[in-house]
Amino acid sequence: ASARNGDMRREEREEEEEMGEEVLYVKVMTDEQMEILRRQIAVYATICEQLVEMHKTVSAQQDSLSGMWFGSLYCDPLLTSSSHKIAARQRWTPSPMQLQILENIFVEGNGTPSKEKIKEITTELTKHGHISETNVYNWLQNRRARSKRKQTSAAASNTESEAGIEIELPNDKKARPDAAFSHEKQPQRVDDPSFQDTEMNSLVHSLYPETTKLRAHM
Amino acid sequence: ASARNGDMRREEREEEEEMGEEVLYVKVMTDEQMEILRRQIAVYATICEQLVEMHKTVSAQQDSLSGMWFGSLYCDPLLTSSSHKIAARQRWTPSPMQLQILENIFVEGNGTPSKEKIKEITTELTKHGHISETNVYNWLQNRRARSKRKQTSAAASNTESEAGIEIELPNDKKARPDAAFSHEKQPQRVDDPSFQDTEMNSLVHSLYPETTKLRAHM
DNA sequence: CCTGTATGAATGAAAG
DNA sequence: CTTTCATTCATACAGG
Repeated sequence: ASARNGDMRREEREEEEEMGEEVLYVKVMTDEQMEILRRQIAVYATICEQLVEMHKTVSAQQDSLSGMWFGSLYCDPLLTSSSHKIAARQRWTPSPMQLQILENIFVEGNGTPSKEKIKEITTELTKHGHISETNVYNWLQNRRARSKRKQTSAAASNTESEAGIEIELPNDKKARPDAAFSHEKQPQRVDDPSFQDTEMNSLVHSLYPETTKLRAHM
Repeated sequence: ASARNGDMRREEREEEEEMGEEVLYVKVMTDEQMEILRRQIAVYATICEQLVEMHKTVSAQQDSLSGMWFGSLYCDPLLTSSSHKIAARQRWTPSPMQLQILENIFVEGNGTPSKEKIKEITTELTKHGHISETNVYNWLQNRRARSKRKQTSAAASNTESEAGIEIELPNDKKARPDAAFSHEKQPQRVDDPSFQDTEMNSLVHSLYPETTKLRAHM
C-alpha cells in the first residue's frame, strides 16, 4: 500500500505543515534557524551543567554512592532503569561518546592506522562502551572510504570552482572556534574540526575528566 | 555508499537566489557540519539522559531535594523560538516514471551497476524528476537486498514446513571476534533534521514535565 | 491523533 | 583500499 506519487505530495504536505513562504527544499539554514539551533544547544548545555551541579550537591551528601556513579555511568548506565533490556544487538553501534572520539581521531588525520594505535584507541574507547579493535579498524576504514567518496562526487559536480577543495583532511590550525557557524557560502572543508563546539567538550571534560583525548589537538 | 549529496545542496541554494526576490544570504552548513552538529547534540542527549537516570536514582532516596530541583531549572528557552522548522532532510521519492525505469533496469539484471552506469541512469532519470546518483545507487542496492531477502524467507518457510519448527528468530549470531553480552542501552542517534523535536523535546519534557508547551508546535 | 508498514538512507562488517 | 552485503534506522503514508 504505497502511494508513490513523488515529490508533489510531500511538498504539499510539508508546506501545509509549517513554513508558508519557504517553498524550496534547500539544505540551508537561515539566521533564525541557526539561532534556534544555537539556543537548543545552549539548553542542553545548561541542563547538563545544572544536572552536574545537582549531582555534586547530592553526592556531597552521599559520597558512598557517588563514586560508583561516576565510575559506572558510561559502562553501564541504565542497568537501574530498565532491567527488561535484553536487546543485544548483533552489530556494534558506537555510542555518541565513542563516535565523538573516533571522529576527532579521524580528523586529526593520522593517516596511519597502525596496529599499535588501534589498540590504544580501543582501550580508550572501552571506557565508553563495548568495543573491539576490529570495530575501530572497520570504523576508520569506512570513514576514510566514505569521506573519500563524498569528496569525489562533490568534486565532480563542482568543477568550475577553483576553490581548491583540498579535501585532504587534517592539520588545520584554524583559529579556535568559538561560536562555530560558518558564514561562508563556500562550504568549508568537509571535516572541519573548527566546527566542533568547545563548550561541549569542556562540559564533557568536566563530567569525565579521564577523557582528555576529546580535546587533545596536540 | 553513504555519500550524501553535498553539492546538490549548493545548487539548490543558488537556485533559490536566482528566483528569490530578495537576495537572502543564508548561512550554509555542509552536510558534514550538520552531521557533526547532530552528533554533538546526541552526546548532549546521552549525557542528559544519564544524568537524569542518576537523578532518579538519587531522588528516590532524597525526594525532598528533587522537587525543588525540577521547579527551578528551566528557563523557557525554546518556547519563543518555534515557528520555523529547519528544512527537513527529505527523503527522495521516486516518481512513478522513475520507478518504472529503475524497475526495468533492475530486471535487466546486470548485477554490476558500475559507477559509469549509475551516472548514466541518473542523467536519464533526471528528466523525470529530481534525483541524484546516490538515490539511484541506494535504490538498486535496496532493491537487490530486499529481493534477496524475500527469496530467503520464502526458502525458510519452506524448510519450516518440513521441520515443523518455525522459530526463525533472527537470533543467529554471526561469527564475532568478541563474545557478545548484552549491550548497554544505546540511545538512538539523534538524527532529526529539524533538530527540534523527538529526542530533545522528550528529554526536556522528561526533565520538566510542566513544559508540555514545548511540544505544542510540532 | 495514534499505530503499523513500506522504503529511502546510513552504516558495520566483509568480500574482492 | 574499494566495493558490496546485511542490518538497522527513520520517515512517509495508510488505516483505525
